[in-house]
Amino acid sequence: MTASPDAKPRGTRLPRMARRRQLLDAAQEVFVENGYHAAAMDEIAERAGVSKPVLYQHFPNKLGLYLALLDLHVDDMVTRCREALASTTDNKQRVQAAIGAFFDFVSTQGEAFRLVFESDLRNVAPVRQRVERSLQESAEMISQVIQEDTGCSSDEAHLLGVGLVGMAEVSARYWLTSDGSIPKEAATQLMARLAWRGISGFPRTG
Amino acid sequence: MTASPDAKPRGTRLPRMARRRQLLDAAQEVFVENGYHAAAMDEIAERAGVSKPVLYQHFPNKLGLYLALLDLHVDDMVTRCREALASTTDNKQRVQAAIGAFFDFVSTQGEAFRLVFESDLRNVAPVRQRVERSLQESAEMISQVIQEDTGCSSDEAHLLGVGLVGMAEVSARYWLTSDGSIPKEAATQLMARLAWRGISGFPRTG
DNA sequence: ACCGCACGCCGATCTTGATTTCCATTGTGC
DNA sequence: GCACAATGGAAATCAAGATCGGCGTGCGGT
Repeated sequence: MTASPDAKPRGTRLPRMARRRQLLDAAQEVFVENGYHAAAMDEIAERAGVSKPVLYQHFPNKLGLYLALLDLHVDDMVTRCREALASTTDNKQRVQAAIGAFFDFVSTQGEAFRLVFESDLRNVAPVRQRVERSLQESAEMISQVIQEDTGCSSDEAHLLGVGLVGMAEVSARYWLTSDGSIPKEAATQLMARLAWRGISGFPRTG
Repeated sequence: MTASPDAKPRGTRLPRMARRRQLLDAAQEVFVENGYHAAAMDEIAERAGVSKPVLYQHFPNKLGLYLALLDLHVDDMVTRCREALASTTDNKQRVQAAIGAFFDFVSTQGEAFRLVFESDLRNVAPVRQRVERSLQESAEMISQVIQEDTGCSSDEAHLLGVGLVGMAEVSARYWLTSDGSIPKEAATQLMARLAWRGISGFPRTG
């Protein structure tokens, strides 16, 4: 059940970086399961097999710990999206790849996507900023492609980009909960077809 | 700034239902501004011009107050969506109307949509249940239409429905933040066209 | 192989902030 | 004029984040 099978040798001494990594893993488990507010520093420490003060020797406070984790996964998401769009120059393929990036992201071990897509701290400025960055940057990249392909105005392309990212995000999350009823490949292609048909008919369709 | 202009006649006696309504208004303001956790019962009471015990005579606790408010707006959202789909039998018009429902909903006074779309309590069971209901029911209605129109399987239609709802929700929220750059009508039609083109080309497009 | 140092670790505690409740007071309808 | 209900200020309660001083272990120098 725990990320590291070496659960609680509550006496082992670890080099600093190894310990830090272990703390991040434990924190991710707890934050993902309970969200930020319901997560207790006590439990994170216990899950990592250390005491609370150790936690505070590695991170300034609960928010700092959360942000470190959040940055990791926001970067991950944005990178996946960027690489998907760069993986080909055929725009139809690009749509397919980008949608796939979202489905891959939510499939990632530990359901870490919840930190980015379902954070219960969006009201706190630094968190909101990071979460919106993941949406904005993905949408920005996509809107670039849309502008080239359709000749929309910048504002319109941005709105479309945001909408498509939202579609991908929400459908990927839903697909994950109904696991088994539709294989990932099929789901990805289904949504990609929806998106592509929607975009491609744009420049002069009434 | 306050919802009720009659701000603080801190001595007026109100009939029970009027008082309750006033408390709900005040609570909505505070919950929307700060989210659930950062909202203080103190401030809600003060904003309504009463003292805390009064609040607890109308609602069992903070969560109960929040749920009462949430139910109101979840019902509102689902109803708007249902009425949009029932407003016509032409599926293209239906898409337009449904997307419009989301844009209308986020334009509602007080940005109350944040309670449904950006709740920081999704990890609490009764809240999660209600929030997901708004997504599920909207998506269910839409997937019905999609099934009739395209002959997709039920699973596929559901996934598409969820994706479209996600698209509408996220794009509507984004449109609201960038207020002014695109008029609501234009934004709605833009997203509706994207959705409609996407769906309509479905049954036999490879 | 031995000694001393430095560092990572722990149990117990402090502090803060928010929800929830209690009692004296004030104003109201009969 | 009187009983009653509602109100307000203040206090009890509680959970969780953050901290303090000492302990034990592994490592580098001799």
